[in-house]
Amino acid sequence: MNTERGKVGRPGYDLDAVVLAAAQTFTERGYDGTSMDDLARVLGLSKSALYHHVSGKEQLLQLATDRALDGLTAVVDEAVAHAGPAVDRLELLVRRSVELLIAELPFVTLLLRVRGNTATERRAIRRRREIDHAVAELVAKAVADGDLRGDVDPQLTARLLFGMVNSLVEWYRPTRGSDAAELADAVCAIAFAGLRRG
Amino acid sequence: MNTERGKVGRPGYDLDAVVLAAAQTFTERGYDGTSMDDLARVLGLSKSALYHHVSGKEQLLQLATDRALDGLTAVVDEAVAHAGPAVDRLELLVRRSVELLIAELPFVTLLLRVRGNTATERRAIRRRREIDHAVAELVAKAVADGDLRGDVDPQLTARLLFGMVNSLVEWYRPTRGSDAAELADAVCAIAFAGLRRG
DNA sequence: TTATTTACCGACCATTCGGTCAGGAATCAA
DNA sequence: TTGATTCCTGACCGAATGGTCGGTAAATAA
Repeated sequence: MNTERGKVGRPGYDLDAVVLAAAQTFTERGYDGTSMDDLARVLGLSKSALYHHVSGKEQLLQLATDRALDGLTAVVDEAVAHAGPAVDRLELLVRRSVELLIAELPFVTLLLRVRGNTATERRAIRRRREIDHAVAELVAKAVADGDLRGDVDPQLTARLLFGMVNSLVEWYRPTRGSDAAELADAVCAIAFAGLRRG
Repeated sequence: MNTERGKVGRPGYDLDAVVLAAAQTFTERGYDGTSMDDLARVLGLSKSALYHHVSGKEQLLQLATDRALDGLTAVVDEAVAHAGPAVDRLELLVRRSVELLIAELPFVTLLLRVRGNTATERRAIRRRREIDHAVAELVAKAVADGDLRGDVDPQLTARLLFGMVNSLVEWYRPTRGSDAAELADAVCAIAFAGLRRG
């Protein structure tokens, strides 16, 4: 809800709150499985009031996925631009990805479930592919440096690594106290050093 | 299509072909995003003809997810019942899971995307949870044996491991020649020994 | 030929869907 | 009080949805 003082008209929801609720509901019931009326009920207002905030269902999806994509892009850019060997940059990327996943859980979850039915979804998938490509390049560099195992195709390595990272959205639920760093540690340990006892 | 000779009535589709097409289409466009009319068009027949084969949309989902769940249950049962230390049984489980994922790709993919909107979906999720529980137990045993790293919670380890395995459905597409064993090798190598150069 | 079995079709139905519209209600500034 | 601004509602629309029904087409068996 938007309860800020100093604004002019009748108080009510602000766009961010609507987009957040949309992302959460889309994630729970699926985009196609969520009607605008469902969404309105979740927010406690009428369907037509929803259309006062947003131009349509697809725009809600756009706003939500863009938020996830902007976050991911920033994380990748930071890691790529970082100093030091590629392995270290990759580990930083994994850490930051875990943190982002947790910080922006509803948005990233929604992004990872997008299938390509509408133009908006296809646009999101295209942006995701660019990100995946940058990640694969970083992995390839680390392999070329001789820091990562060379017996597996770098593209495959990248996919499996981030398959593991992204799978967090399937079960992670926020708890009191920030355990993001702890979780990132566990992911990095298992991914880079392996499951087997050292 | 069912083109078997020696059958009585008019030739046409058989149930398995319909369920396969349903699983593929549900996976591509999503369950809610696929109408019975879409599905009929994919099969090249009318919607009402579809209802001659199945009682409804939900039954199609049930048949498809059950096929995946039956396969997964068999794989887990085999691994759990196998002789030898828990780590080896876990590695066998990962191998067999990768093979099953590839062999039954449309069905497993669909299962992994089920969200719990309908009674059928919730039933599938319940069965999946039982499977996940058995997997977590196997991981815990391997940790207790001292064969897997003990600095990460076994439940978390199991989730990350199978998060990686299950992520195959996001990108794997069948090619000529069976590369299932090769892929299983790569997954096991990365998962158990880690990304870093030995 | 005819009966039987199986597969299919077109027309139809109630409901739900995304979206529109004309107007009412709550706030602040003057 | 009045006007401007913002937020919200209920009634409505055409299209699509899951599902039904009465009848037809193609095959085998007699």
